[in-house]
Amino acid sequence: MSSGKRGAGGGGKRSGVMGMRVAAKKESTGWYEAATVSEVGGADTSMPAGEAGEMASSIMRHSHKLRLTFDDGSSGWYLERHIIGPGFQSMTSTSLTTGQLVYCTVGHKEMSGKVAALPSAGSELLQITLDDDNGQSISRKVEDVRLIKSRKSSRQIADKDYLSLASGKSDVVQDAETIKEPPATKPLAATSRKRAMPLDIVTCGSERVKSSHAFKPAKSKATAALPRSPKSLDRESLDDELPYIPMDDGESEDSDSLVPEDEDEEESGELMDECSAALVLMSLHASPAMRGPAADGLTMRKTCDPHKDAGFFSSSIPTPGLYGSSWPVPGGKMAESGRRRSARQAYGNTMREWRLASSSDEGIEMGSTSGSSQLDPCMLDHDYSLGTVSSESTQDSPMEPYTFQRARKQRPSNCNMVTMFQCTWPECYHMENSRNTIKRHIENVHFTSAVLRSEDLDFYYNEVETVAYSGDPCDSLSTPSTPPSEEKEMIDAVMDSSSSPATIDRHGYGTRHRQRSTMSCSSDASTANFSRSFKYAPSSSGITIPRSSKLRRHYNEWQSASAPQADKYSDLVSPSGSSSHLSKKMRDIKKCRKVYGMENREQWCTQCKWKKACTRFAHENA
DNA sequence: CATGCCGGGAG
DNA sequence: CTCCCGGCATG
Ligand SMILES: [Zn+2]
Repeated sequence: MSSGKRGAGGGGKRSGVMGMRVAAKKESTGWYEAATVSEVGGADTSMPAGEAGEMASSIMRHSHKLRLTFDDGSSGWYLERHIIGPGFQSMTSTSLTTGQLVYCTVGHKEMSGKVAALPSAGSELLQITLDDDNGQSISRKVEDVRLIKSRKSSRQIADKDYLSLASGKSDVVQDAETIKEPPATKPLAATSRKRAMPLDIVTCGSERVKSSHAFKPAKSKATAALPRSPKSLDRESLDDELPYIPMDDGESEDSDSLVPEDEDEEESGELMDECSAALVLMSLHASPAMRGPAADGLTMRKTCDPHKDAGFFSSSIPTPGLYGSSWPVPGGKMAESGRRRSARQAYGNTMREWRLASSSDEGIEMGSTSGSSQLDPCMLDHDYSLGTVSSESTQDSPMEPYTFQRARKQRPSNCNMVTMFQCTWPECYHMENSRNTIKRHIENVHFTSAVLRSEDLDFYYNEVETVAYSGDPCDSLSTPSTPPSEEKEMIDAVMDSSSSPATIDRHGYGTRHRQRSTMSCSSDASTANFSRSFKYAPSSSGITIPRSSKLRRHYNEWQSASAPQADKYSDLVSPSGSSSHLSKKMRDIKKCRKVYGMENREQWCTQCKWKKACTRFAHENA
């Protein structure tokens, strides 16, 4: 089955690249120019093209040629290895020359410019003279510039079934834990149905092995873990699927858990490089004044986002952790970690983009379009920052399968402020709509082993007031995930630095005062929110992500896996103390449902969604 | 109860 | 296949 999948996937890739927006060095001009893949050829090696690709080295097995049609109509054949773009080579593989037209994001806004100076021995930065009015010049890392204009990405997950789940749920802003598994209940039926042992237990010692059909477990396990996806197979597919991973998540041998786990502090701590540290520091300084910058960010977003289909609002400027800094932390230990956290958070913003573009999970439906799913962080990076826009037009531009179509933004008909809880764990911007769920998330995802008291958990999340846009009631529940980086910014913006855990009183739902960001008037806030909590039509899964359903799925998972985040609106829920009191052993077992919660069902692995054995954390629990 | 997920079944 | 879900087993 694997081969089949892979095979199919490969094929998909080939044809899947059609229409993709890429860039390649045009012979006639000697410059990289944006082009569209217009034809796919077979393997070949006699192709011209720039000398780029050297660096790409072994990462790729690009020996195929593709016909690229440049925007000016001309076209030519290029080896994949000479093509820059998502799924192809990254910016670092280019051989830029001065004068090259590039695009980069400056303050949330994409600007074009010409390369004024190439990275030299001294710095690896590229000097770019912006085409902008005052010919300002800036420096950027090669990987931070693009050769093609970015587009808005209207990636989003559709999430239909919340409707059914919410069954009649009316208002978003309404409250309550909302979702509840439908009904289905029934006394007992004397039929003793044997049940396979859960994967997780099977592996570790188990005392609950039922005698009857002791092999069943094996069988089910096989079905769940062995054949379909998993590791063995995906390991490799994964490897060649993520050629751009700039840094690996660590050594964990789990392919499934490319999920931003970062369970151990040490790990990620090391990941932080001086550069990001600097960023963090900067942000720390500005932190109190965060309002300013944040507000700017918002307004900017707003303005540079021309009414209808704003061009893009990408931000390559890593927005450092804005809120981590002002945390009143209890005790030295916390103080320390809090600090670290903020730093890492900032770092996370940067890395997140990369991760976003690289992680994938769920071995299961992988194998498919391997190549195509490689999103070049450099090219896309900020592009997918737009979950925000609704794109009911699943297909407007046949030419941009990959670059997501720009969707048109619509005025929300109603905005509502809702309180969300965001995980503050480094690099995790997971949002939950209830205190309980966020705690659960923290417990299950970040403190799997350690046993924390509920109050401890309070320090790992922030209350965020956000605007929920909802054209449709139930809809609000099904927020598609938003690009982490983007989302975080928004959140940061909306969230006032004033949220201090100190004011939190465990379980005191009402006690805590909601924070309303002072920096923006409701209009701003709502605008901001568009970008992060946009909704789509209920079941109109009209997304425009990947073309093949397979790829799309992969994309979704990959997306969610790369950042267990969710945007949900709804309100506080009832207590029901978090998942404490769970045989600890049980608590260690991670399952999508536990980790993401019912309200973020879209983030569950497919298996879980289908009510099948979870595969995402399968081996992790083992 | 809440979870996890097997077995079936529809599309 | 993919996607759903009834319903049973468990904690
Ligand atoms: Zn799962």
